[in-house]
Amino acid sequence: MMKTFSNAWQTGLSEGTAPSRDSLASATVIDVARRAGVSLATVSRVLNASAVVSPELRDKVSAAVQALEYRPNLMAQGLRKGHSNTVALLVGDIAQRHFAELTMHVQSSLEELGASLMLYNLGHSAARLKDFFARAPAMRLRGIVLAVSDGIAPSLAPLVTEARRSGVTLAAIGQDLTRFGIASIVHEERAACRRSVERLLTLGHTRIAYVGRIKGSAVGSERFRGYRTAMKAAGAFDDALVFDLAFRYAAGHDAIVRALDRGMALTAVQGGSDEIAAGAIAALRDRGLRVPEDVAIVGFGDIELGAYLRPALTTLSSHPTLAARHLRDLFDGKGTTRADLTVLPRSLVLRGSA
Amino acid sequence: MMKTFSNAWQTGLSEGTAPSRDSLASATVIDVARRAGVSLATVSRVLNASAVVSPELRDKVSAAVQALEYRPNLMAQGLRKGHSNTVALLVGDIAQRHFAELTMHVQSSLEELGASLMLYNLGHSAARLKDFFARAPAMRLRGIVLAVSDGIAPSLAPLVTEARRSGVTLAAIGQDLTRFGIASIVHEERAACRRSVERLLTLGHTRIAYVGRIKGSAVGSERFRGYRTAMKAAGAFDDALVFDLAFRYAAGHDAIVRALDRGMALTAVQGGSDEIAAGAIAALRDRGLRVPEDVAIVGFGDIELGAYLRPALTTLSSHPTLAARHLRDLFDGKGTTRADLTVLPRSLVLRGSA
DNA sequence: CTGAAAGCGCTTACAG
DNA sequence: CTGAAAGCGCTTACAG
Repeated sequence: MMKTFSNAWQTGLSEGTAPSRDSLASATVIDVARRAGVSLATVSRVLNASAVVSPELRDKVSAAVQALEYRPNLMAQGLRKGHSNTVALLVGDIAQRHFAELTMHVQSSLEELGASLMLYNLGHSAARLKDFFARAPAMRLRGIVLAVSDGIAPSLAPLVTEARRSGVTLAAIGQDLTRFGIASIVHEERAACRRSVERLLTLGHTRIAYVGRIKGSAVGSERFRGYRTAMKAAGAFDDALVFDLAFRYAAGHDAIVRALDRGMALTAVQGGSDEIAAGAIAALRDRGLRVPEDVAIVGFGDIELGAYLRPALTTLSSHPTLAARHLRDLFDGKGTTRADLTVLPRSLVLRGSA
Repeated sequence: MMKTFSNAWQTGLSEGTAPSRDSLASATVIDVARRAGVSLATVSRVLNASAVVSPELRDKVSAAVQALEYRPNLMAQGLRKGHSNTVALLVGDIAQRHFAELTMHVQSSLEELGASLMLYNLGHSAARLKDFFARAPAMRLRGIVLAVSDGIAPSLAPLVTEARRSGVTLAAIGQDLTRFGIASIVHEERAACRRSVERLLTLGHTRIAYVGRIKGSAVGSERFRGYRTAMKAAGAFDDALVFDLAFRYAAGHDAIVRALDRGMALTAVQGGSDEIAAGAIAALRDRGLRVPEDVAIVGFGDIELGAYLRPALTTLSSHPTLAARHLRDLFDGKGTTRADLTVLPRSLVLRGSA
């Protein structure tokens, strides 16, 4: 495990004394070459292991690198190579737990590749996506990862064209964008939601609300389709049972309040996210209804919170770690980066709420 | 408000036709100069408004920039200027809601400055901090923002030295690092926690547990000191009432379970975070205890979740938006960037749990 | 296996 | 007000 205790912080960089340095500026490849008594080309070669160098020279270079604490200038490298070493991650809304967790794993995956993560939070705003597209070309990014649940497809064509032209690797997480030639890593949405709703039907529920067909959310709509399929097959579909009012907690809360105010009969709720489900539980409790006795609730995504609600939340699992690992492989083995679709499974996590 | 609806995404970049382009490569300042019939220097001057240029030439350059869809290469600019335009944000743990929200606001603040956010998640790991320190010099960062609750102070000296040498702007959010000459933006921790506990004492509680003096957490310890001050003043301090077992939800849950297993008398809990408080509520409910009737609970930080717990969580407010704004000013007005301490207030948010 | 030289795309003294 | 030239720190053909 990681060292996470107080004392561990103290080890930091303190160990060892910094070599004395003549000038204030960082050492460059020229300084290294001079000190090692070789040419710039040789230094570059041993640094990048890009060609065979005799052991003697290699050792001299290594020694000089050490002595001078040489660090290659990433911007110079990038300028020369034609692209930087940073990958931009566009997230739909970092305030949603699911996106925060994904961000965490993507960052560490990228780090394994020696790449940096540039974070750009969309906050569900189309205008911000447009802004990013305008800024991106100047950065000469190595890649762009689209982790967005909104239906951004219509505005994607120019980005794809531009990316191809400039050699930026594009990837999507959470939404299938393979029809644009973008390799995509998604979770099972429709089938998972369908199975969950089928289970509720099997348990005898027919008045099952769906909360979370968020306007403009591609992923939310996808989940909704699974719900609809199951409900229609059971002859239980009713448009009045579908809610798409707002985001996150408020969506769940407001939908239930509205339903109850209308006197709507309701015995179960399939949420489009765990936050939505948590909001729904709060509203139910406010009205004196019990979960799951009066109304059963199922979430979507299995965020940490769910296990600590009471009743604990029944939900559908997700696998951000796996998604990030697939992403790494995608950036790693550049050869096999076809516009593949990777589908991660979701399974039902049974807890107390349904 | 932002456009957040389905249709808004369609406007994107689709409007207008892309200018025809001869070559596949992006236009450079040379292309612009050639097309405008001026020198590179002139192009650079109008682009950066760094010197007076005659109106005629300025217009010619602007026209060429438009026509060629010219975008300056940020890496070339950075190489020449000696530093990039990206600011690294080191967060303690992006999976904690508080950090995710902060990240969101810092990103947009930086964006206003035309800078990019490089995200580096520490996950409470000392080893990762060290890794970052090793990688950072190569990036020639414009700034580094430390948003870390752990007690990183001991390993900071080398970073500070290196930063001064290379001209990187350092800033801290959440932890007072001014003694290292680092401008810091913090929230009131000790006083806020003291006031909260004093209120519980006033309400008649004496057996008030503190959960969240997380090992190695500088901020957690700071909050704890406020608790201790209040408890000692009331003659109610008891070491057995202090818990620091784990992180996040589990910390609150496990602490209560352990306390109850020991048969400890307990009428109130001050949590070191809202997640901890939520975990505590779950544990209490598992044991058939009512909140707030049997045990009152106060959180810390006012994350969105708190308003949707039942009972809703009484907690102490925080102001990530303000913090991000202060940070922007700090990076903006480079002149006034002394190692100032900015303290943001926390107020009691009274809801149902205490 | 090694080195001298060109060049990635900018900005900024330096002359005029 | 404008331009020619040097240089930021690298990597990679090109010769040898």
